[in-house]
Amino acid sequence: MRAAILATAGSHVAEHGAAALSLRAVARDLGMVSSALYRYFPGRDDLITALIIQAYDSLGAHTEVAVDATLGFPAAQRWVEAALAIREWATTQPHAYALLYGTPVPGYAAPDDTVAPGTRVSRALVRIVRDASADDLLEPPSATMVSDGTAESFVWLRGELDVDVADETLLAILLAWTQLFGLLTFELFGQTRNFVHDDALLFRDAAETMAAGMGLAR
Amino acid sequence: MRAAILATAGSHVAEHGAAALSLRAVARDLGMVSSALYRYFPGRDDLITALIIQAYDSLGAHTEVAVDATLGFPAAQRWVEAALAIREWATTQPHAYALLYGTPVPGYAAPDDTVAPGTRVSRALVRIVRDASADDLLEPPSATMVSDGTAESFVWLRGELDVDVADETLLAILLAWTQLFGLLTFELFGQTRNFVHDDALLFRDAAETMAAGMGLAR
DNA sequence: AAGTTGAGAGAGCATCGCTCTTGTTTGTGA
DNA sequence: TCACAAACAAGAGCGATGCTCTCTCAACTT
Repeated sequence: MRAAILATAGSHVAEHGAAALSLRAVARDLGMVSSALYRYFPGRDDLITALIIQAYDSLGAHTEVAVDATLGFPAAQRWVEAALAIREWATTQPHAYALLYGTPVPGYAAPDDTVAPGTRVSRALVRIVRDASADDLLEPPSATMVSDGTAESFVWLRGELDVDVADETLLAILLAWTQLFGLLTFELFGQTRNFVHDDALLFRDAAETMAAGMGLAR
Repeated sequence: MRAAILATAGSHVAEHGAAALSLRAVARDLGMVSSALYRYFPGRDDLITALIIQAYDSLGAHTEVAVDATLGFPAAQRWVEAALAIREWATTQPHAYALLYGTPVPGYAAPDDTVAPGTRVSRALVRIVRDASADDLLEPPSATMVSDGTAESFVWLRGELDVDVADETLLAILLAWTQLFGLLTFELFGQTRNFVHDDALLFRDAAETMAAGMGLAR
């Protein structure tokens, strides 16, 4: 039953966005009455939380597949493929992407349950760098500027992500990460429409540049 | 009257976010009845549009001040200052930032009125590069990868932004632009909380790196 | 003084999330 | 087999929401 509710709620989100998700509409679709849903979900927020986790896992798995499928490829190419996979996932289900990376739902604080699934994508991306580092195919980036304070916080982050790379590389990873999702968010939310004609093309160039910025071998 | 409505609506957004903006609540604050507001705004969407334009103009002006105030400074420093100004604006009014760069309000399509004010920030940032280019203080970036297709679309963009720079620089500008707002969005929407301890510090390092990536002289 | 205009008030419609009570179904232990 | 408890769904209702419609009333114009 929970699964059925989640499924129709998911398709509602896919169609109209999470903010427009209505418990009553979901219930109607299931041939039930809205109050019946409260037996399975304490409230609308919990339904949304479940949907968020579902979406994070979907995106995470999708990314992991792309990363795994390119094992042995040049690191730069792996990064580009992974980036394209993420973009593909996002553009085919923009509302789910907005649910994850858009404005947090008002009055809603994402509980800690969403944290672990949320880091899955990032960890998959980091694996590319880790593999490249293990194979000694990682050039130290030149353009990054790591301050002392940032370097300090990197001690913890290096352990958290399990990548034994230089501070400059770690910063480059963070920047590529925000770059990737920043560009995607801009595209999906319409910010690029005034400046960019072909988003797909720009995205690929951007991904290539990120790979170079991190020092991934081509 | 329109101004009074906009003012209290703006403070409501600042407090609870745009999605939670209620016409009735705004009317209550003004000692009126909700239906009275419809004399001044055709509907909720139009009120939001007005607020968006207001916010874009506020952020645009704020950025322009920062860019103008650093005239004559090294280009890299100007960029960092402008970036910090944008971050300051965003962190002091996160809901307004979310209104501009977050998930578009469901069922709401931003009308063309918002386009011009929306590009103000970007144009202010571009001015830094244009000035550097005019003073011949712009090194061609090495890390960017411009494909043929992207290069083609840059012909138009170069005219639109009025910057006569190399393709590689133009791409670097676009990337820095999305990088800047991508990082900010991640910070404000809570995506960095699992990886980053000090967002302000990272942001500064990121801004420095962007400046280097665009070839801005230090 | 009469007519016109604009602004606000009020009632009402459909919808929302959520709660509480009531009725029904189902499964299980004696 | 029977009885009881737990699970489930329905329905009414509360306080909200955006929005429409009609009505009143004051001010301004002619």
